[in-house]
Amino acid sequence: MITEPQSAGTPVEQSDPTRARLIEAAGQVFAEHGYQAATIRDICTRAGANVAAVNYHFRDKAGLYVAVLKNSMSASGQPEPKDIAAAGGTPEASLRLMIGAMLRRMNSNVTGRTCHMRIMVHEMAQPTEAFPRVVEEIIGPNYLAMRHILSKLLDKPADHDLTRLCAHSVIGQVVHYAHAGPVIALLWPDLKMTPERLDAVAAHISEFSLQAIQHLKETHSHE
Amino acid sequence: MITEPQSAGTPVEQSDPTRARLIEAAGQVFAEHGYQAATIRDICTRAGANVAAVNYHFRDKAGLYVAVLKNSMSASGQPEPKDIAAAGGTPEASLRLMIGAMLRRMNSNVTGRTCHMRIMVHEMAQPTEAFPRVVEEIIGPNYLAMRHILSKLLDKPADHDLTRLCAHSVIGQVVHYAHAGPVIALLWPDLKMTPERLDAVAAHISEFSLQAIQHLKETHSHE
DNA sequence: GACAAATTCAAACAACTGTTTTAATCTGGT
DNA sequence: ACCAGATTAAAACAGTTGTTTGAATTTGTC
Repeated sequence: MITEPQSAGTPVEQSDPTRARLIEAAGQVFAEHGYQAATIRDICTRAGANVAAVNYHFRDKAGLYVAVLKNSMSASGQPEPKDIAAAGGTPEASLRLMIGAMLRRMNSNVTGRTCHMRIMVHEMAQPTEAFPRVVEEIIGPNYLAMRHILSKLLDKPADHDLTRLCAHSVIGQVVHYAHAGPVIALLWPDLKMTPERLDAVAAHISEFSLQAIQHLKETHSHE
Repeated sequence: MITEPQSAGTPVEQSDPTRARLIEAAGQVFAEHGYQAATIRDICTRAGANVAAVNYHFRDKAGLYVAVLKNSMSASGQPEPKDIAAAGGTPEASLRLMIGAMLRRMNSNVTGRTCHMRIMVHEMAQPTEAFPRVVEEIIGPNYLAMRHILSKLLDKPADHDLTRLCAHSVIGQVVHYAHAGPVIALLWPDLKMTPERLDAVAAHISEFSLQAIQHLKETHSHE
């Protein structure tokens, strides 16, 4: 991040194998062990690079970490959940799409993405200095998109308490399968997260939530 | 745990200040930094003990960790959520009570309890060898109690897929406020987790879930 | 092919980790 | 008061960590 190798005129860091390999390997290791427990020797071994390479390319471990986060934010393999949801349609359909997109994204094993979720789990347990920024830039927009959908469904402002509570109810259900994955695997051994199963879970959460929301709209309609 | 100091006839470890202080301090440090990132020097400093004390009383760091977990399991300040729920009443009332108990328990700042939750968050990010046992002994019983309640509400067996999915929907909502606490604090700064607010959140989750469950019961009644 | 910059490498640095050792101190029973 | 065992204390151990150094090597350019 800090040091910019190659002659200064390079527009993007593309033709740098070790730098890219370092980010790739670091993404895996950070996702697996978290920032603190990850060792740069482990990262460099997987990347086939020397330990001094991280100092040369990223100055230090923290620099490598933010490079991984930046890469994880920009390198979009699939569209963001908020974009999926904003593509028109009824609010009900948008909510279903968004729930499915979030669930797939958090449980997919694509390198640039599942890392993303695993790293967030570690950030939750032990926030680094990059935490507020990640929340603001990655989670914030999706949270806002979710509230806009619920705002239409509930006929309340997006920052109304009921809207926020419902947003957390939906997000809580979705995040739970990624966050408490190890626990669920022990409590419900038969649950294999195949793509079909993922769709079934998404359908359940959608039904569960839409019915609850519809009822809450009626009981809170006169406030 | 392994070594049993004091003359062998001591019934319970009560008159041991340093051992108790060690467990107390370790609970805080483990909850804050997790098992790996916690240092025994930090623990011993807070406990006012020598570093060798952990070796003497618990053999090693892992022994101290399981001692903390055991203490956290046995030392029950408040009744377990599963016991609260099992105390009769309608299934609806039981679910409300259980949601409230879980939410309060996971967000309370009592030493022996909030540690419990914080430690679990760390276990989720980086499971230790004690992880399966903690899941089985602490989470498992409450998960089962929740499924029994939902079984009555849904008129399905406790291990039916729908029952389990609903259990995870409820648990996911509850756990979310404890697990994603740092994120929520940034996304919803106005939310202060006062006891009253906690009750309001519990009421919301209860309403949200009960309505969804009632609807799911109707749509799945002929399976 | 030669030169200068960019990049890689092996080695070492200081700081910190969990653990152990050895001696000193405290404790309760006679 | 004495003594054996329980408990504490200071110091050092071996291992790992992130980081740095300085030389070797590669790379692009004239």
